[in-house]
Amino acid sequence: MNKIYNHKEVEEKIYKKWEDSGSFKPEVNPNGQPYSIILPPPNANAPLHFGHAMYVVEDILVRFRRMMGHATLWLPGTDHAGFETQFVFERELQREGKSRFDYDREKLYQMIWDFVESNRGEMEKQLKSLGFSLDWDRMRFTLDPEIIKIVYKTFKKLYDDELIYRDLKLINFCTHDGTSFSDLEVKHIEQKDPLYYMRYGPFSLATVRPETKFGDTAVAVHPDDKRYKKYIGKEIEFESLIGRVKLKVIGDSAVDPEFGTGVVKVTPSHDFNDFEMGKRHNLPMRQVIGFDGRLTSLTGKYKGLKVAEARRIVSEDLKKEGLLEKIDERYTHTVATCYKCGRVLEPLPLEQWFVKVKPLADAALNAIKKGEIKFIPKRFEKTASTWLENFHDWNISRQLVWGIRIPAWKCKDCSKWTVTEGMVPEQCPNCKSKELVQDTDTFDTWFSSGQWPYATLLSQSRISNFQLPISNEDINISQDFKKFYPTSVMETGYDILPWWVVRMIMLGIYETGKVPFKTVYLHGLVRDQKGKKMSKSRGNVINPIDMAEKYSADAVRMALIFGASAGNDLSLSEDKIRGMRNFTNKIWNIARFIDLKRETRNPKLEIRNNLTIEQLSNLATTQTDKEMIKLVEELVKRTTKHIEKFELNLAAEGLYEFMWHEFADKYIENVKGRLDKDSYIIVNTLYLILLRLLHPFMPFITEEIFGKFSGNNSLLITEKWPKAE
RNA sequence: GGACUUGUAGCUCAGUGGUAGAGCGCUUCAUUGACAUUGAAGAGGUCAGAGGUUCGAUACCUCUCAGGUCCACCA
Repeated sequence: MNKIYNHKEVEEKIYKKWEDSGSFKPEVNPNGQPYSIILPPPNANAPLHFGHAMYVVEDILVRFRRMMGHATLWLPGTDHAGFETQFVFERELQREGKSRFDYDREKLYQMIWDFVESNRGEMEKQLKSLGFSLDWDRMRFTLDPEIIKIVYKTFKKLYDDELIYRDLKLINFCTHDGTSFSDLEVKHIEQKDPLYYMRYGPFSLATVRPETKFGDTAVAVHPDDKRYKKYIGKEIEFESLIGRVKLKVIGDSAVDPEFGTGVVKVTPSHDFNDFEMGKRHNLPMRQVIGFDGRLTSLTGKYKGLKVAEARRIVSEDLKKEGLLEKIDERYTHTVATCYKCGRVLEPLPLEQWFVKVKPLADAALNAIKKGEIKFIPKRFEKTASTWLENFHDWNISRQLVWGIRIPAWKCKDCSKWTVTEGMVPEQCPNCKSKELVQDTDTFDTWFSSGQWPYATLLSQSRISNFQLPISNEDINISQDFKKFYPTSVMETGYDILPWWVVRMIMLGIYETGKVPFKTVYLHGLVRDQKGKKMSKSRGNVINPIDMAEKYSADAVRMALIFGASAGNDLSLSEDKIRGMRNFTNKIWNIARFIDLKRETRNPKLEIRNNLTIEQLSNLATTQTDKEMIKLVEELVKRTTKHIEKFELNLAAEGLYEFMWHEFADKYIENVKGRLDKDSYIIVNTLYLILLRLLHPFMPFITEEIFGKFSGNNSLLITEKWPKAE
């Protein structure tokens, strides 16, 4: 054996051995109790970062269960990540001086498809290089035809149950990226903007958005406001920038008499409060900002101006006309921005498909309350519940081409919508017209990924081309679904709890009647050595794959687990990874010691595997040996308990400490001078037990050494987990 | 405005109702056969502050101070 462990000669070879032997498949333990984890699907187009490397938590759980004899499934997949991917792709286009408007829908979709396709292999390679024992034959992509069919089926079912409706509401719209969002994608930031006090007939009123004044359809005051009570119900008339205006004065308790002058202009098309007020008072809508972010023809000479310019020009014109009384320059408030491009979002009126969340959320809450889902750490149970209690209806329409197109058709003649499970309807069920046009929108990515646990398992049914609609028999045929649903654990970062975890619970219960997973384990975010968030702009990003190449995958894995408790952010440094690399070398050199002794002794010593603790105890003659056996026995118990309780950091720390400072520093030193046939067997057997315990954490090096020692072709990955009697 | 969360050795963090741990760093010494990607010894912390519960608190409760994150329709 080499003096130093060389992971580069080992990792690829070992991974291939595992894969070729079918060890990643649940079928290696055909009679075991099922244990399943669905991999949170990474974006198909993006390279892996350290967040993805945290999947090591899942690999540890899965390897542990496999050694425990469970029929263990870890199912890989990738996400088309609608908006994220289209956003990245458009930036690529921009670099070439092009934009999405240069292509038609089909062409653009194909181009993004090719773009994603060209990146997908890379991601798979990276996951493998970290040693993840995923069953690649069961790999799924959110745009696989089988998955799409299931997503359609869910949509139709929700629609039939009246849990999906189409409505004209104000939605948050990014005029740059050209799509609407759900509430979750909106990032609120605090900002300083001028507050303009404008003259409106007899009133003065304050607003940050003078450019929307052309969309006003009323003026509102508080119903009890003595100053203005007499105006309520009356109409005011005054000269504005584009002619004479007549506005109704309404009384509405949403108006805060303390703010500004206590008078508000009401613009139902461009403000959420005003929209609600408009509904209460039956006010007309006047859309003065278009989806391109420019003022519409309702604004007269201001038509075509972008919002920011319009604000400047309108306020200047108001000033010229003497309609601007003052400007408060120190006004701060929060504005809604696009979480992706950072631009201010426009509330715009648009018809969209919405999920009626309340019934789904109530069912999810109920399941959580009943303890059907366990959260680790526990505090996230409250977080999830709070989200479920406060969800607004979920806008699932996106004005993107990259995604699953919504299976809804509008009749040109009677305007009624027809929703199907994906088939093109032949005629309008309402008026029999054949003129039907499909909605151009696609689903919010989270609508499909929210169905991931059951969709991935159902789609494993071996009927290759089931027809639409999917029958319940087809679904029943999926052995994987029967066997592995609900899955055992969902492991992901706490940052996507509301986006993903909560929605999986809602949709999972709705579609299958069962929770999608029994335990949710939420890991923290990986930060740099100073605890700062890793980001490209900070330049502090460490690439897990580079680190694995430099220090071994095992070292990277161990560094991610060691000292990192569930739900808390973890700060990672190259020093830490190097420290773990040193540990791999320590493990290696214990093996080397054992190996050298065997070779140099005459007669040659013998390496034994599969002796029980009890058999070992019978061999032991010295006190030290006896104590060591006892200590290992305790370590087995401790480690097992820690992993079962998801305390992976404690398990890892215990193993590290024991292997290095007990086994190597003390025991090996002690035994060095007195090795005989029996004590040698004790040393190597204990060592092999330690290798088993370490295997889930550091699979490559332990497998490599096990291969050298075990003599036959058995693999550590499917060896039995040591049991303390 | 609300919710959650953190404050433990120089740095990054574990941990526990019984007078504190790890990794990295630091000091001194050792070392030609398992390993310098090493070993031995060591320095270093009134576990943010105040009060309470307790025989006993760093750990449980309350408050204060200081960070962080997320949510929130105030024009």
